[in-house]
Amino acid sequence: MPLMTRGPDKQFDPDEALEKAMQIFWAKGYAATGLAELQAQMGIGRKSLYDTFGNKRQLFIKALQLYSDSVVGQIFNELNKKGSALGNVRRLMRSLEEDHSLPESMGCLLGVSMAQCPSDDGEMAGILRRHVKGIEEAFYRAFKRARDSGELEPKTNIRDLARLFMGIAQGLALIGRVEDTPAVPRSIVNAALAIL
Amino acid sequence: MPLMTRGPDKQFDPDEALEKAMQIFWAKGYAATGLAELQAQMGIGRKSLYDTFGNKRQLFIKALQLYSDSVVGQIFNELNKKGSALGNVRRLMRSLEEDHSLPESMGCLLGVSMAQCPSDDGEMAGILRRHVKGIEEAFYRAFKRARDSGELEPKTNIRDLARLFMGIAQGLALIGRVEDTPAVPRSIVNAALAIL
DNA sequence: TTCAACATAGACCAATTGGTCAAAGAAAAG
DNA sequence: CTTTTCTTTGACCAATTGGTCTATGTTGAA
Repeated sequence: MPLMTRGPDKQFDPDEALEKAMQIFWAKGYAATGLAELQAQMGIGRKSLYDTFGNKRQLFIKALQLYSDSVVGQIFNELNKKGSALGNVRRLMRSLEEDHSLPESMGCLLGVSMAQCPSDDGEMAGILRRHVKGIEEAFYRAFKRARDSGELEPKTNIRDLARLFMGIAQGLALIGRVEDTPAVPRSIVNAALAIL
Repeated sequence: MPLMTRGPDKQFDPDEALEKAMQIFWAKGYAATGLAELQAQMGIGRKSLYDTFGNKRQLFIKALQLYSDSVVGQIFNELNKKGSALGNVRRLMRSLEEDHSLPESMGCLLGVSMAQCPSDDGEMAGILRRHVKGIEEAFYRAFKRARDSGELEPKTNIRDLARLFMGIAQGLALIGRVEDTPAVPRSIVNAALAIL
């Protein structure tokens, strides 16, 4: 009795397909994205999609996870570079400003999804909360290092500050979706950095 | 030949119906809201809906407009009260904090819609931009008054500051949709007011 | 070569989508 | 009363929704 037989490999790269799906969800939102479009852009058949990713919602959740991991990871890396912690924060914020100043900016997939998450979907909400928490934590560590090294006054409430910067980053991304000139993102980051 | 005859009046109040529609769009988003649900919650027939509001998209746009006018108006009023301009800002921010700390908080309809607006819908984008601009302007006037009266240093860039607070308000609303404890909104507003 | 385990393409499905329309009803003017 | 203008009801529509399933490969192991 043969226990270990294998059929042919997939003709597509699941990671690439997921990346494609992520981009459509990002641009159009969950509800407004149809399976037909997903299928077309991912370049795979309906059955392959369901065999590989489960269903539309699970595909979306996998896309959220992929995006969140990537973004939170990048922010952590940026803020953990050696040298001035506040310098890292400044560089990160300027980079976010640049991203969200482009006319074609789509904001942040996770931010976009916060606005669309059904109130009764606990799993989805969990991912969103973890994302928010991850960004907060990245800022927190940076500010802690800044305070320890004397870049911030000892009395600074760095938990509050970290949450504020996380909130500003989310607001920036959201507004970048609708604003087509760089003036507003520019101002927001200017004023945010003036705090430090 | 009778020129001035009139049939029966509508059996429903269009303003109330629009208000109801606004709330559904707010909670679920544009694409995820079906006509059946709108019809049911608004308590009117399909034909009446189309005769009165045009179609789904126009109904949504009217809801956006209604909400934006109301919110921007309230913010203006709050910030224009006599007395300390910075005091008004502080009171407003605390009030926003409270709103978005409730577990059932749905954020801001306009913010939610920024995340869902199709990139090719110019009319919708226009309303969203005007909303953002309105809030910025309300903060700008308050900060101007604060600077003129010596509450802020003369060198303060109040345009940047106004845009930052507008951005913080949007971020706050977005995060309030997903966060169910008051801690994060609390921190954000704490840190924001510490700037002033 | 034969067979089991996979993947593919695409037909197919019931349910729902946004939107329309005809028939019936209600109120005011004649 | 009748007529005219308006509203409401709910049937109806084509198109699309998310999801399933069968038939047809295609591969690797026996």
